[in-house]
Amino acid sequence: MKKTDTKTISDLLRSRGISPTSQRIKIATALFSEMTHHSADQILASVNRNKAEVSKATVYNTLSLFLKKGLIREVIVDPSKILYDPNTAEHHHFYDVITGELSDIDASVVSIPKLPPLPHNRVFEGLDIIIRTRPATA
Amino acid sequence: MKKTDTKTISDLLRSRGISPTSQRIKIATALFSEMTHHSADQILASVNRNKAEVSKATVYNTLSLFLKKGLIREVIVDPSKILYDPNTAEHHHFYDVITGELSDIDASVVSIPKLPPLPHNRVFEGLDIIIRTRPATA
DNA sequence: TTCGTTGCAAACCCTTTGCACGCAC
DNA sequence: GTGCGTGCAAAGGGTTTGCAACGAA
Repeated sequence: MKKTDTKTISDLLRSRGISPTSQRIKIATALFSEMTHHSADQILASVNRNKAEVSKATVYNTLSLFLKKGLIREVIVDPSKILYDPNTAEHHHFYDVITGELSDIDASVVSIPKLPPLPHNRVFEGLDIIIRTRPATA
Repeated sequence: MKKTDTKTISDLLRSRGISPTSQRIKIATALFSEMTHHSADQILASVNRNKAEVSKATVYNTLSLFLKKGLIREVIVDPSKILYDPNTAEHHHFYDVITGELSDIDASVVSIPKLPPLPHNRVFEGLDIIIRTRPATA
């Protein structure tokens, strides 16, 4: 099972043109083992939970690489840190401004009927919809 | 004209429960003189263009105060800096991921037919829609 | 050998904080 | 005098960079 997972992850990396080094596999495994949102710091901690295996610089480098290769997505909601999202399917987010919790919204639920025309000389890159919330009793 | 503007700004601040000190008036003037998006740094530079008049700490303090009082809005799109938006009417944004340029989209153009139900024990805080773009020729 | 990858530490940048001074009521 | 507002400098925290060491082809 673990072996299969690892193999799958290697293949995933290779399929995106990323040579699967052991550090990259560890980082990818951490990202994809739970389909939640992670900060660079969480990945770093998660990968080095038992013993130090990957350095901070490598985590940042690798996340940037995965991002560039379209393996993960960046979610910019918290001014103090970037979150990475292993779910690259079209979807959007609830963001709790107090707790920092982020949860998914299926794209079909909030689809916009028509996108406005883009500014001149610009091409579409992505659409982010963020619904900011706060705890009810606060 | 200038006098009138200043008076209007003072009243605006007062109407939000903010005592209009000279620094706050300068910062508010910088924010509202052009209805574009500003970073804390731009405000700092703009206010001190001719001679140093407001310190960095005061700019940050004042922007936070204005934000809390609902005079301006925060726009979180660029991982490296927070932008402040003097337009508090409902609207959304185009964001150029290369140049960092931000431009407005009128709310009516992209309104979402139905908001998804909020997670349990959460209340609505705000809705941000960001259409990320890049220059066409890049 | 060669080039891509990693690690460590320092550098960076935006933002926040601590604390003393100054002004208004 | 009391309290809020301001300024300066330093600290803080996430992210990036420079460079040497390493490892696979």
